[in-house]
Amino acid sequence: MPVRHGATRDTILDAAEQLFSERGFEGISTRDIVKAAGVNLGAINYHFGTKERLGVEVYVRCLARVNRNRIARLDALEAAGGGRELSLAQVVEAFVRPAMADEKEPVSSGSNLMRLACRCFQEPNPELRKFIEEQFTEVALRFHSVILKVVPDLPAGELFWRMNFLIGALNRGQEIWLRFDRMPRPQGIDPVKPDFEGLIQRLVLFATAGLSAKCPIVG
Amino acid sequence: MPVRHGATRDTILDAAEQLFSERGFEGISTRDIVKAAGVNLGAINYHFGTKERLGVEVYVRCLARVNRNRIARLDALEAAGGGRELSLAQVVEAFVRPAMADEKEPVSSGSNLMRLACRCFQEPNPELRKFIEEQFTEVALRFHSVILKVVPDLPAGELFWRMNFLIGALNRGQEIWLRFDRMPRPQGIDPVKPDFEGLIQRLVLFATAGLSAKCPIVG
DNA sequence: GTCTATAACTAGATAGAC
DNA sequence: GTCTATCTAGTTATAGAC
Repeated sequence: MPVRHGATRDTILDAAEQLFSERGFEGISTRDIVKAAGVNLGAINYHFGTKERLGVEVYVRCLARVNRNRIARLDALEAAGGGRELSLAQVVEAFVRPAMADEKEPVSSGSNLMRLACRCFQEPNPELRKFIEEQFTEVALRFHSVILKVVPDLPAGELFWRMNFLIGALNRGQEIWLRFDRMPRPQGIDPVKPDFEGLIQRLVLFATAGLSAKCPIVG
Repeated sequence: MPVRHGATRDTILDAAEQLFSERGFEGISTRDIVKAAGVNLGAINYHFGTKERLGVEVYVRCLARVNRNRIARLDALEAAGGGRELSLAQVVEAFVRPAMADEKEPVSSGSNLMRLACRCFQEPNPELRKFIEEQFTEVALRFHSVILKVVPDLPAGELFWRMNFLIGALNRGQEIWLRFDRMPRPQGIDPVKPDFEGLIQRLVLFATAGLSAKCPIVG
């Protein structure tokens, strides 16, 4: 009866995604995962074999979701624009927003995504990292070419680095936003925590300016 | 004979700094550390008591070095300027450069610094995080007020977030730069790896533009 | 497919000789 | 101060009942 094998399987993936996003792959034991998922210890080994393979599946599934969403948003923008050129801010937002929230869950579960996605570059496990980095290729190419069209003066060689600055800013901004209430904040600065949309707006503003900065040495 | 108790102590700290910067606190065992340091297992417990206290010392020592350097650079800039206003790019560079390299070791050991410093916000260990976040206070206040002077239109509430975007960009840029040769790079983009100075210049350019972006809604 | 029990190993920490 | 030997607990992974 092949109904949908894998209710527990998905439960495990969801729990692991949550936990890994908070404490990283190394910081979480398989026992933590099965406890959170409410399943037994053997289930992980049955469904995934090893902890490492579970890790890969979690990361890949998460990144695939984010990147699918990014492409879809870009497609929608281009379709709506009907040949007219997009604004850089629109493109940046299409890149940023799916990493911070998905459709259903604006913050809670959605916010796992980019924490995971960015944390992957700090994951010590080489197997894990290899799989994850490959997930970036399609999206990178797509956004790369769009942005080069929208920021015509930008040398192609510069964009790679600026995109990575953007990704870092996105990751950090989100991390701080999520941790804001539990964080010791320096006295005399008293920053305000914007709502979720405010955070995205601020990031888009910052990154748009950074991406379109004029290069002092032009070839 | 109180010559300088703690040659091995420093050896352990150095080895731990290197390893933590690569794989995080959770990713490294005490056995990894003593092996790299060439000392015996008991030494960690003798000098630091627990792994956690060793972790705190490593992080605090590292951040203190970076932040001391930042303050010193800012002081030097202000002294050299003699009352004249600094450029934003100068201030950003004073913030960025010490995180990427210190005087003696431009890349290798210096590059541990910010990896560590940024990773700390992803450290699951609450004790560790608490100590580390406190280290930011002095530097945050100092740069905050200088930047507000240099970018007069910027509302104070915005700067906190932009500084965090900068820190994220810095962290990510450095991480990618360090990993560049071992990284799978998307075909068709073929990014160029700049030298170390080039990386700093690019980051300063990006962040300067981002920090001085005009706020659409001005109060 | 699910669970329990347990094996095989690695972790952090300690005791005590030198 | 340094090292070896060892303890205890927690880890991943597996074997085998249901």
